[in-house]
Amino acid sequence: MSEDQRDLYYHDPFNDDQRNSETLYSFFGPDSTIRGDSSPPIPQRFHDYMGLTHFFNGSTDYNTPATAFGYSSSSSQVGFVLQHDQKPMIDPGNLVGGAETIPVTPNSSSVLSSSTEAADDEHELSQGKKDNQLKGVSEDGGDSTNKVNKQKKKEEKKQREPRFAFMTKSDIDHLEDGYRWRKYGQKAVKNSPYPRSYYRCTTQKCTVKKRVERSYQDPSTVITTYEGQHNHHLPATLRGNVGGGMLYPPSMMAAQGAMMAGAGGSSFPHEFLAHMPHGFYNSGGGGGGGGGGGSSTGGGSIYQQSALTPFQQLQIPDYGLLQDMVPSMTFKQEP
DNA sequence: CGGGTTTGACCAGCGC
DNA sequence: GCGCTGGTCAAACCCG
Repeated sequence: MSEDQRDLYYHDPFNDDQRNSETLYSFFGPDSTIRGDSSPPIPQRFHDYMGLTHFFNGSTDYNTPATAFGYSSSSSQVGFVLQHDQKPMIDPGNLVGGAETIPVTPNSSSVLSSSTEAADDEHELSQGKKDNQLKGVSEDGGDSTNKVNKQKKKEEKKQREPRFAFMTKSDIDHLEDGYRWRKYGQKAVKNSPYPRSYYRCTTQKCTVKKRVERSYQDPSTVITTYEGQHNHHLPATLRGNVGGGMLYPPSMMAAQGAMMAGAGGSSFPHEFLAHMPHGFYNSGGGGGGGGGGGSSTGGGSIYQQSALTPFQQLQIPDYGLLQDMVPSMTFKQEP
């Protein structure tokens, strides 16, 4: 990898707020090699992407990235995973400009793994935090226990939830993805005029969170970062579409089913798919979504659909690691 | 009235 | 130790 490319990795599109790293996934076509340039829009990529659906559908064991990524469809190749402490980066300048939706994710080793466990950890963690907060106010707990808690927390902190980030060209901030979210916070983002919103899955016992912010470099780009994995199916009742399967074609619903069938289930593929520009899976959405009519977030109907290029810029920071995690894949490294 | 949003306050982690 | 920043809480508010 060239030095320049490496640099790209360390440019944080999330305003340097990722204290723990995020893994970057990308998926590309059969003849794709890892590329450092931004390729022109290729319609074929849409099919590549559908290949991705099969990719996810093809494996029922989503507990390890290696297995999950081990499935190699004939029409798609898998991108890469970054290591825990690596800063997974995409160059906003390149990416944002061309790509419509780019998946980015963190926390390599636990990606697609034991969702419920991770969720529980997170739950515990926040619970502990909450408890501490309460203690601080109401009760003066023992010092020793506090220390122990701190240490425990530190350890827990290290293995955080897997995160998946997407950059999506959209006019609306909160994209409909099939799940129900409750906003629990909003913060001004450093160096950005756009605030970051914090959402939490409203499903009981589901601790999945997501952050939504707008790229300050390209205001038309929304960066959505998911943290954790859903431990439940799509909500049955969702404003307008999703639950009934309108948002996803049968194949995708099948994929979702297969994923959920796995122990613990993994939401990543769903999230991922759900964030694809609607042209991917919601053909003729205009008519279908008619019933919902200008509902709240609009289900993302304002997506730009012209010249969609889901994945344009792919950069691999560590091919060795990649190869380790995706043994069945062949990765080409640019000189 | 239930569920979602807004918003100010608080806490923890990190860098200096 | 201090200040900054991200993340979360929770009361108040809004809306269907």
